Amino acid sequence: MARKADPEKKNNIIAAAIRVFSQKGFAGARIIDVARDADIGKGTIYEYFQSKEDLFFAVFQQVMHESEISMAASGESDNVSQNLKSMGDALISTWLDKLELYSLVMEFWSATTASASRDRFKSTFQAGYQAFRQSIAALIREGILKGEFSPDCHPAEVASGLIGMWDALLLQAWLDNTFDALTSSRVCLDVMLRGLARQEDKGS
Amino acid sequence: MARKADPEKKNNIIAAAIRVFSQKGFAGARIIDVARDADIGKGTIYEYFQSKEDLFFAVFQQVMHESEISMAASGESDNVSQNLKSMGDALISTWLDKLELYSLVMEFWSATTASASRDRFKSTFQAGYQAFRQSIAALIREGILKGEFSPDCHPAEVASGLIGMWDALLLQAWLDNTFDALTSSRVCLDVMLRGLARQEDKGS
Amino acid sequence: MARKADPEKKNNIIAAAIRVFSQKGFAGARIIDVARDADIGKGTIYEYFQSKEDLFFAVFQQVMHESEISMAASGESDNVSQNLKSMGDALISTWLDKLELYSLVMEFWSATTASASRDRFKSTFQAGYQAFRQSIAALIREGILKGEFSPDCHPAEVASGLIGMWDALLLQAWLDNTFDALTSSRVCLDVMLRGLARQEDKGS
Amino acid sequence: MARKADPEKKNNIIAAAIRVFSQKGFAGARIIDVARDADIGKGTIYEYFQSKEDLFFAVFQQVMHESEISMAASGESDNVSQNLKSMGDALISTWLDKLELYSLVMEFWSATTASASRDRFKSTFQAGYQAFRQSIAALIREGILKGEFSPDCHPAEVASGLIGMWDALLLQAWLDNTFDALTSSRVCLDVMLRGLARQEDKGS
DNA sequence: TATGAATGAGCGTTCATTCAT
DNA sequence: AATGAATGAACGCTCATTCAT
Repeated sequence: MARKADPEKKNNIIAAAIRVFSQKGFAGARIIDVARDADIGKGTIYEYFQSKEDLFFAVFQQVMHESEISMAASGESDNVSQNLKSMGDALISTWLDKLELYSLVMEFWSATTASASRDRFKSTFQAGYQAFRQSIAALIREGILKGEFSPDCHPAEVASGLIGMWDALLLQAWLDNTFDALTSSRVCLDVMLRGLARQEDKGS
Repeated sequence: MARKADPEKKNNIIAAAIRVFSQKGFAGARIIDVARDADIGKGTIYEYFQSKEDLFFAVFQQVMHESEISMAASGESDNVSQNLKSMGDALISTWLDKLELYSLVMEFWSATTASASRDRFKSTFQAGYQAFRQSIAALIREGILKGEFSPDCHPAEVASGLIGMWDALLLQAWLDNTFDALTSSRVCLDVMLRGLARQEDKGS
Repeated sequence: MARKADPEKKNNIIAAAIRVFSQKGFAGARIIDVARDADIGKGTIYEYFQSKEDLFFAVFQQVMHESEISMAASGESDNVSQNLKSMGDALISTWLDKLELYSLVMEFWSATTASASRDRFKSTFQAGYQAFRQSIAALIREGILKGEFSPDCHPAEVASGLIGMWDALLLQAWLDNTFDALTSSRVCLDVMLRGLARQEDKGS
Repeated sequence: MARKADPEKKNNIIAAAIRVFSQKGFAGARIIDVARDADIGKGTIYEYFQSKEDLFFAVFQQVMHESEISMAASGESDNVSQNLKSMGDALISTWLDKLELYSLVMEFWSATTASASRDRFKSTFQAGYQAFRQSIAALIREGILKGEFSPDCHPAEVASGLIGMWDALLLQAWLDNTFDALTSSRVCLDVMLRGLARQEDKGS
């Protein structure tokens, strides 16, 4: 009943749950499915997680965490535009490599509405996006300071929009596996970077 | 003759279902909840819909349909940038007015993964987005022809990114009701329009 | 609500119910199925019958009644063995002609156990068989008086056995449509008649 | 290790189901009734049987099986007539002892028409009767060889009739508990045996 | 009189969770 | 610690019956 400590076994269960939930969704997945995938007994899951929802939340945290790690890894040059391009490419590439997990993201959003513990999901989501947005906004501010970007850019708003763009291109790739998300993300980012760039005479 | 079938009744049920599903999600909503909200008997729902999933799909179609209508209504000036701004404002404003329904969108995405009739959802989603993207891409092409936008813009890719940006800003507003999605969308669109604009000398 | 008098319409409903119940059984048949087969509205059935069970009982009575009629019609020679053969042939032939209705008989027996109004079914069944048995027993007694049959025959018991034999041969034909019930019934009846016959010296 | 699966539990459930189905019929019995009678939880039944129909079929097989066992047990003298008498007595006595289960037989016949898995019932019924008929027919052939019976007997047909007679006498006993099925079966069998016997001069 | 839209009691089945082993 | 047999709350769906028209 109490949470067991063995972290390896716990991670095995989470790994199995990631597979099962991404294929069947939260509602469609049964605990027995996860147990079978993890090659353990049904009751054992309850030694490590209080409930199905708890397990799902652990999956959520794990997936969010992995995303953050892969983002943080993207190298830092001293050219901000270059850094944004690297980050975008890293984000898109990483997710394209495991696109079959993208359905989990939708399950998480759904949980944000429907789950009994929706608040947990909601605040974790917010915190994750918040951190991501702030790091992007910080980059943009850095670009302004360095004179790459126009001083009247709106770092926070643009960061939101940029991240949303990336999200949405992945979503489209997931819906339509012929869609080339990487190229699209590069093109769109180029447009935004041009829009952000310090210019002699601005139109619009 | 029997009690006449109220042609509005089907819509009443859908309206009730929109309310209930948006609050509790698909899995969390019970048929009896919808029936009570619609102030009818449980069995009556099955006179109009084959199953809970069928009802949910009807809700999906209805919400998608309403979105399209509200988009189509946005006026047409002969300035493309202006038109894009109008469309963006219309989209964001319409959804902000009914933000409590935004959770439905997440349920729909979830259904695209997990529902037994996921293909129905998936293809309807794709068709809807496809149409939206094409109308945005057409506008961009028009802007190129009119000399507003640079000839080397990528209409299809940019349309995808732009729509994704809008989606994501709404998502953020839904997660965080202090977020000003309208302002952010305007700022981001300005950046993109500037990036798209025909320019004397292009950097980046 | 009250039973309507129009006997033609009532018979139409019964005829439809015979078809539907024989195909789907009592539990498997829905009132709407009967209504559609009778080409009337669902509510109309309730103008003529109090309930589904009531309708089923009417079907039961009708089928029992038709059986009796077809039996009574079998001609009467003054040779008792001949009469028994005629009756057997008539019974078997009549039922073979409408063997698709034989499943109704099983439904009736089932109703004798399981129906809420099992007593009605049970006593009607008993009465019908009783009458049939008595008429066969009377024939046998006539045969004894006429010297065709041995005086120590047991008319009542033999009548029961004979009728059971006929029933069972029909049942077998229904289970296995390659089974020749008519020939078998003739062969068996011959054996019984030989067993009943007045004999000089009896063995066994 | 988890609670061990009691190997008797499946049989306990079947025993409870025999009681419940024989009293209420298939349609009238609820799973919860069986569970309560077996003194277990409702869900436990579904650990052992896929569905209500599956449970019913298991009951069917069990009852058929028990019948066959009680038949096979009837001793074998070297006098065929004697053997037939023993078998008849055994069959009738066994069933009279558990006449309250006879209603199950009617439910089975009904299932042969109406059940979703009617074919399973039908073919099992046919196989069981087939085997029974063949053993009776074999006995009759043996009687012919031994000179007990007339060479122009029709073993297959007579076997069908004889079994039908027994069935029908049990049915009558079930309908009318004052009916003496054992005596009747003996009388009828005597008549048939006399009809089968090798005779000097045959009439009819 | 005839109808069929509306109803809700009722039941089969699932599956998260428990706990004896 | 690990298990899986047992459990029963929960819910989707059916369909006999009613009654307004």
